[in-house]
Formats: sequence, structure tokens, C-alpha cells
Amino acid sequence: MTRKTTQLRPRQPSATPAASAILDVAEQLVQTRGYNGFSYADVAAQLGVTKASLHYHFASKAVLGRALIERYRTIFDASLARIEQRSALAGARLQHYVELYRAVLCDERICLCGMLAAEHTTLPLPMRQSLTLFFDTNERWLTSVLKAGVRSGALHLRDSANARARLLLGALEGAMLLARSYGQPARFTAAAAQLLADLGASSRPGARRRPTVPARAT
Amino acid sequence: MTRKTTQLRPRQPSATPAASAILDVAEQLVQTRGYNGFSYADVAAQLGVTKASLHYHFASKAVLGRALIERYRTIFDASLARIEQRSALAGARLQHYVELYRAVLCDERICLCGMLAAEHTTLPLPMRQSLTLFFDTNERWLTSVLKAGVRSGALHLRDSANARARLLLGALEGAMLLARSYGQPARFTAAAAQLLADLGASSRPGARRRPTVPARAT
DNA sequence: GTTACTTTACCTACTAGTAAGTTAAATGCA
DNA sequence: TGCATTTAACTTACTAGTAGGTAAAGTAAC
Repeated sequence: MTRKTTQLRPRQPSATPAASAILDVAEQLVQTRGYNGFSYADVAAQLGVTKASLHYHFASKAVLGRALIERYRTIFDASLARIEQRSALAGARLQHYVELYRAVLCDERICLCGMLAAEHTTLPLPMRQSLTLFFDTNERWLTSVLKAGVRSGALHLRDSANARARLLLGALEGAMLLARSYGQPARFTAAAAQLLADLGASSRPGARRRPTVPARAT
Repeated sequence: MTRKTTQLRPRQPSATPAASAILDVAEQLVQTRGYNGFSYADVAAQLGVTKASLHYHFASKAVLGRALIERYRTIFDASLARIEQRSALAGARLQHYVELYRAVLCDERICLCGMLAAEHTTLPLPMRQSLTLFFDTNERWLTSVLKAGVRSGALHLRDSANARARLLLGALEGAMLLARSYGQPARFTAAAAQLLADLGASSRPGARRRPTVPARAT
């Protein structure tokens, strides 16, 4: 009698090359078609493997979905850290933040978490929790950048930095949504430029609306 | 030989009470779970009829989906017309426009077309076309309201009325998305208030930022 | 007795998920 | 070093359930 036959679960949760390839394909599918708009069969077909093989790496679709958000958030966090390293000014940091979104959109995708937010009510609890974590992280980062911008005099807010951060986050997600459904990434760029201009930040990194130090002519 | 057997399609496309009940249920389902997140079985179960009965009224899911958007747009258009009748000031009109969205959100839904925009790539062509029509209509209406507001001096825009209309539309859709996934409608209200304040409109209908008549102290 | 509507009974395709067998490489140990 | 044993990484072949959709018969009212 064969007792210990198949036993799922690889050593490292999702860091193996195969698992990461699955995540790549699944991510693209969720960002274009949504969580309810793709199946294990789609992923398997694109990778040229069987569905069962996917189940070996990610026991269920819910587990895969969660891993997707976790990885997305990790990579996003790293991008935010890089922005802080490379740019000191609030305006430039926001500029680069917008650029993160633009890159996604130009790949004919929308933000993974924006998409999942739409499907929120149909998602398993762990996915909903990870989702909130992603938005919270973004909100906190934006809030701190906005606060710094206000302190330095580069930005001018009517309302609290936190409220403005939430507005920005939602507005960028919404702008992506519409820009993609029109197939016009420029719609997103235009919206983002206005949102930043509303903060008193100019649309080009380095420039200022009311420079504290006289701007050097080139 | 039975020649003329079952022949689908009722006289009036979707105006019968039964058809409109189907649309009601389907609309709620799409607004909460998405087009790919509900099935004919769900609608049938909620109405206590069979799936086949639904197919009599709406031959396919795509047909139902299109009818959903068309009806939504018609009703939305009527609401916009009513706003124009009842309010003359741009600020008040925008206020009421926001109120349309808020009502949807407080019903634990998001905008039908915002949801469908997320699922855009998976939708049949007719639905995508109707969707664009909805957004175009909204954009035009907002543009005209903004233009009137600028003319009257009630609003102040840095950019074109059209660009600002697109921003508003996207920002409101995005704010809904996030507010619902947090289960906090107040997040939407806060975002909307800021968006209107950014136009130089105050957050309460009737009031102004720089009143031409001195404000009465209470 | 036709028109409007609904049901029963089905179909095919696809969904997530599972059980058990296969292969190739890593590992334990004589 | 050589062979046995694990184990990671799959595959084949299947499950039960659901998806959207159809054919034909039944009912009820004008």
C-alpha cells in the first residue's frame, strides 16, 4: 500500500524560477483580464506546462493570488525606496511615482491592485488583506512625501497631507482605468500632470513654482 | 413538422417588467462582483426563475451586458438633465454630480461603468462601445459645466475644461474603487470635496470661495 | 389559437482541484 | 566511489461543479 505518495509544497514558497515564471504570467493576466477573468488553464497554456504543475507550486488560485499581491507590493516598495534615494525634492519624487504607474499602463496593463480593488467583494480574505496593505503602504509613502514638500515650501496643500495622499492614489488608479479603456495612455499622463500641478508642483522635476533660491538660468 | 417552435425576443427589447427586474438584479451583481463575477444562475436564483427564462429576455450574457450599460446611461443622462434644471450654479451642479456617485457607493456598489472599465479587455465589442459612450457623455457634460463655471467666475482652472473634466471623471471613479474596498464611503466624500475645492468651488452648494456679497456670521 | 412567457431537460465547454505515477537530480551512507 | 533512497518537479488522467446556451414542450391570457 503506497502511503506517502504525492506531497505538495516546495521548499521556498515562491522564489524558485518556475514559481516566479508562473507569477509573471499570472500577474500579466490579472492586470489585463482581472482575477475572475483568467484561469489556471490560461497560465498553463502560456507556459507550456500542465495545470497540475501550477497546483504543485501554488496549491490554490487564492494562494497564487495572494503571492501575486505580496510580490507586487515588495517590488513596489523597492521602487519607492529607490525614488527616495535618487530624488530629494518632493516634486521630483511624485513625478517618479507617477512614472511607475505610467510604465504599467504603457504595457497595456493597469495597476494589479487597482484591478483587484474592483473585484474586491469576490476575493478570498487573505487577498483582501494583502490588498489593503498595498494601499496603506502607498498612502503612507505619499503622505510623507507630501508633508516633506509642504515643509520645504515646494508644495501647498489646502487640506491634510493624508487626505491629499488618498486623493492622489485614487485619482491615479482611476485615471489608469479610463486611459486604458480608451487605449490612450496620454489621458493618464495629462491627468497626472494636473494632479501634481494642483499641489503647486510644476510638471517638470527640478523646477519650482515659487523657488526659495533663485533658479539658475542654464 | 413543427416549424415555428421557440423564437426568442420579446416585442419591446427590455422594457417589460420581467426584463427590467432581470436588469435590476444583474446591475447590482455587476456593480458588486463584476461582469466576470456573476452568472445567469445567480440572477435566476435571486429572481426565483430558471436560467432559460433569462435567455428568453436576453439571448446572451453579452446582450444583457449591453442592455445594462444602455439603461444605466439613459438613467444617468436623465439625472444630469434634472441637475441642470434644478441648479444653475456650476458649483452646485458639480456637487449634485458627486452626489450621484455617492448614492451608488452607499449602496455598497461602485459605478457600473467603472467596474466594466476594469474588465474592459474581456468584454464583447458592443459592450466596450456602449461603455465609451457613457464616459464620453459624462465628459461632455462635465466640460460644459466647468466652462460655464469659468465664464461666471465661480471656478478657476489652470488647464482646459475638457482636461479637467477627464481628471474629475477618473478621480471620482478611482475614489469610489478605493473607498469601497476599504468599506469607507467617507473616503470618497473627502476626495470629492477636495476635487471640487481645487476648482475654486466651495464644498457646500450656494457658498462661494470669495463671496461677492459679505458672508453673514451666524 | 396565437402571442408572451416559462419550464424541463438537456448540452458542451470549462472551472478549480486531486490522485497517482514518472523522471532526474540531490543526498545518505557502505 | 557506488548504490539506494529521497525529493523536487513535473505529467497523465481524472473528479465534481459550474459556465453559457439550446430545444421543445407547457401554460396562461387575450
